[in-house]
Amino acid sequence: MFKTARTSTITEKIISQIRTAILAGKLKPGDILPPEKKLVEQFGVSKQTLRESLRALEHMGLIDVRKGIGGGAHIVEVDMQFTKQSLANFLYFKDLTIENLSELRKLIEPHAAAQAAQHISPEDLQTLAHLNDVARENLNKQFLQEMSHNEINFHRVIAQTTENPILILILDFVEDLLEDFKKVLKPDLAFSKSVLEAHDMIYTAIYDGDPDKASMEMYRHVSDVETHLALLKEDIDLWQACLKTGS
Amino acid sequence: MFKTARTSTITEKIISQIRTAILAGKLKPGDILPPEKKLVEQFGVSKQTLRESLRALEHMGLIDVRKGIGGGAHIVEVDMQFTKQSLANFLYFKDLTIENLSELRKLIEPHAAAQAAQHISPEDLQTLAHLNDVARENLNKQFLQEMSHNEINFHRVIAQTTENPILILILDFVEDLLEDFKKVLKPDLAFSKSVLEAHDMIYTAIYDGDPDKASMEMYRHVSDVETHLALLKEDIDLWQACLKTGS
DNA sequence: CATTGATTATTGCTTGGCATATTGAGCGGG
DNA sequence: CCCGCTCAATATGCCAAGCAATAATCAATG
Repeated sequence: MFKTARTSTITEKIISQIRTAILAGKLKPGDILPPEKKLVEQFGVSKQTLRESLRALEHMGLIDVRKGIGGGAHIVEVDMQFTKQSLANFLYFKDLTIENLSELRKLIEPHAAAQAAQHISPEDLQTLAHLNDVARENLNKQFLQEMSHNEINFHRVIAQTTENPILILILDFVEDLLEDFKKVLKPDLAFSKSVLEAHDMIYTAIYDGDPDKASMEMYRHVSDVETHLALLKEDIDLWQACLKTGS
Repeated sequence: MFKTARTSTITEKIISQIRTAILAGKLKPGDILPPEKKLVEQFGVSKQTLRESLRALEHMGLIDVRKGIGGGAHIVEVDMQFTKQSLANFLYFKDLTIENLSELRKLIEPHAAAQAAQHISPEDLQTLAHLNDVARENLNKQFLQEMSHNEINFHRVIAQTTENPILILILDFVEDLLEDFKKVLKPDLAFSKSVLEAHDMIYTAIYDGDPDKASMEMYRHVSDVETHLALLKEDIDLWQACLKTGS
């Protein structure tokens, strides 16, 4: 029962060393690694090998390599974008359906709405109100494209109120998928109108500090969206829409 | 409101081209890219530039570069391991707590258990029974280390029954974190015993095809684990345990 | 038939060097 | 004093050519 002997290349060793140093706290965001020249000496490897390692770490989001006089490999906090792209890469091969997405939303979003009803900050509450106001204007002007982005942000703000990083990440990613999905399905004006009404109901419940009502309205809203999108097109390849996510 | 002008390097362009080709379906798992030499010609770049690109794609999990005569860059389905590592990298900077983890578990795991009660296959049901039998033996022999891994797998099998890729991924990752967490906290024998009892209750509910009971028992179980682990150590740095996750 | 050894295709790694971008300092003019 | 311009220093981006290590194939041999 041996582990699959990882191809123990020099490149991998360097990647592993630096990643471990970061995750062990020896390297913190803001720190800068020595320039290529020095690193080549320290590791005792060639420039190409070192650069391959840095490039890999860069695409993991762990470092940010800049040119010029203040440049070099800067340790940075991993941006959510990298993780979302990784999720997209993985799920691309899995034939994700709108039902899969909605199943997850129905589990998490109502809870997030309930949390918002209890803990939302005045600023976030105002943001929600503003989003709905803008949505109302866009609806009158029939700016359907802007509508979609606006609708997604409403959910994003609510997710933030949970202050749970992993939950926020998941919802953010799910909303991304949903937005791309809408770009393909192009829901009509009636749909946007019903979404706005639902968002108003949810907002009111949050404003009133009524978690049960917020949760219930959110669940109904997510279910409605699922039904509507599924009707619009049942068997579309969800991923045709998501190509641009990471590019 | 312009996007941060991406550093448009040749390396990035090659990465983007290949990734897009994969996500557009032009390159499928099993396909093999031409050897370095040919690719260098086709793209009209140097070997170093090309290799940096391939290395990045490799660490995204999109290709698998092998040496030797049948070697080259093989297109592969992204392994879950890569995505979980990316999640780990991201969350490392977020001070994730046991409560954060449990909040998510309490939302998803009861639902998964209910699904299992309704749709589980005979094979998976047998696997669950077997896991609990093994757990009973390990408990008698006081093999606490094995216990932990066993307990985690019980949840993994239940997650599989949802047949929802995104849900499976999330639960798999959460269980990973939990397992690493347990390695540090080293729960005692009494804890393992209570876990086994809970798992037996859940198994029975699934066996009986009672989704409500399965859901309820799972919720209680997850809550109990949260309480116990939180008591064991409230303020441990969760991430000290998770360094090995990706190395 | 199994096992060993040669062959060959392909990546892994090294050395060396030129091109290009970014920052910051110095300088001149308003 | 402040603003903008130029220029040099620094660091990565990219290129070229070749040797080393590895893995699959096939032939020879016990």
